[in-house]
Amino acid sequence: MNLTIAEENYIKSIFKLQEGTETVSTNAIAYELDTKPASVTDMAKKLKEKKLIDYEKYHGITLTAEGKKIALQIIRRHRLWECFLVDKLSFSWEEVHELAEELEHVRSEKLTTRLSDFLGNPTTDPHGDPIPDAQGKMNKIRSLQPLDKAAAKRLEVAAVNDQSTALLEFLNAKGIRLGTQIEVIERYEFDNSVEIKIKNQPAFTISEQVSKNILVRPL
Amino acid sequence: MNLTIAEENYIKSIFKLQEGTETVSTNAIAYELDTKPASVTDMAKKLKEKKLIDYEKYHGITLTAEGKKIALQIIRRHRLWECFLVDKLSFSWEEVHELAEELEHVRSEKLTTRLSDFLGNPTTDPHGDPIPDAQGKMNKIRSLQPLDKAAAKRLEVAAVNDQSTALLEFLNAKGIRLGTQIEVIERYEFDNSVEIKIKNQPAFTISEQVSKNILVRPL
DNA sequence: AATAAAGTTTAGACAAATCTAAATATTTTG
DNA sequence: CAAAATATTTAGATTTGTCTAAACTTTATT
Ligand SMILES: [Mn+2]
Ligand SMILES: [Mn+2]
Ligand SMILES: [Mn+2]
Ligand SMILES: [Mn+2]
Repeated sequence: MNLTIAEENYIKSIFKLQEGTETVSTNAIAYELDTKPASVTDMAKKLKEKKLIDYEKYHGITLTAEGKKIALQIIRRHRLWECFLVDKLSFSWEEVHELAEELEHVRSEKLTTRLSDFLGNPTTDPHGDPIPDAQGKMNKIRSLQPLDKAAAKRLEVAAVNDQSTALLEFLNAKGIRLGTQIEVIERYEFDNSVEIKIKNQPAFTISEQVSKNILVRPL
Repeated sequence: MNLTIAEENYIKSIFKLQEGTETVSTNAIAYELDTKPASVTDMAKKLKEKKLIDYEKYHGITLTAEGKKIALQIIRRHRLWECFLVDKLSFSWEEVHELAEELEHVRSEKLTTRLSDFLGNPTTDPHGDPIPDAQGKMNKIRSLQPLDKAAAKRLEVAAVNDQSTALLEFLNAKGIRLGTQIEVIERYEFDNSVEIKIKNQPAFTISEQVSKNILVRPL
């Protein structure tokens, strides 16, 4: 299957949007890829032709089994490159998404395998997201909850929901990274903000916007 | 300067073909890039518009100073990735050119700098070619001669002229790699073949085709 | 110097990926 | 359920990169 970079980006977005929902809408894909709905419709026809998606006019899009397999390969490459950039080249977690967005399109199974070996076959990327293995098997990390919904008082940061530089830089500034242990001091119902404390630091409050994007596991 | 991958590939080819010669011909570029002369003419107009080449209809192409600068950046990225693949991921020298052909197009100065640091700022790639530094300065591999023209009897392999898998696999089979020390036993005028000997191995003969692509320095 | 050969450019076409504006279908709402 | 709102598709352009075939220019040959 010979795919263009554009086709790969569509496949990846559809996979991402498909989590949970039945079918994915034209508008949702357009928003995700920062393009126009008309362009999505055009691409939908091409991907249907290549049997990578199921698509009926006006009735949404889903990946076929083949489409999912390809999506997982792209995600694997993306996340392995992110690991490489952080672990080997000392990039910080907010810098790597954009670069991985390009590196992920170098399609070579041998390269992917060797890169993974070189990195010690990591199972999560610098944002806490799971890395599919060579067979496309990916651990669902569903013992994770967003911080704004977590019940326990003592928690550990396991992943972030949002890769935006803005959020990640905010977390850097607050000293929050993967593995950071958090104690919930207080939850304010009024605006759903949370007062938290990190070891050796004064307590501070974070907004709902932030806390819903921090995925935690109870300690 | 925002360049497409196609534009970068043209710039790089023109740079390569420009060595020595005055101007580069449409046909030469077409052959190098495995495309058609008409396509080269089309691209020449675009690159002239962007002031990366000097070009007058029917009178050949040369890179401008800006064009050369960009070419050297691409070559730097290409050769650094080749080093990475060989030194860190254990690829062999005949496998890396194709992959580097794609990786070279990820344009990030920070990535390039960090990759270079990670590799110990190498000055030559796995084929013996010099790597331009961050300022675009590249050591001319002076004092290197093709084996078919070298005068001395005792020589060291310093680079290869041809990146083709066919040649590199042939050299692998014969135990010839960068740094290999060669003793010239005999030169046969009839077909310009050379009988050579490598330490701990029986002597063997290589054709002119091969020997002109092995660059050596006298020991 | 005239002609042949080789090299280069133009004209016109096509595929991929995108867009805007208009048309059409689906969904929501009073 | 009909009208309004929202979502989606189509029609028609545009940009980039490519091609073939024909025209043109330069160069080599007799
Ligand atoms: Mn991408
Ligand atoms: Mn990630
Ligand atoms: Mn390339
Ligand atoms: Mn090389």
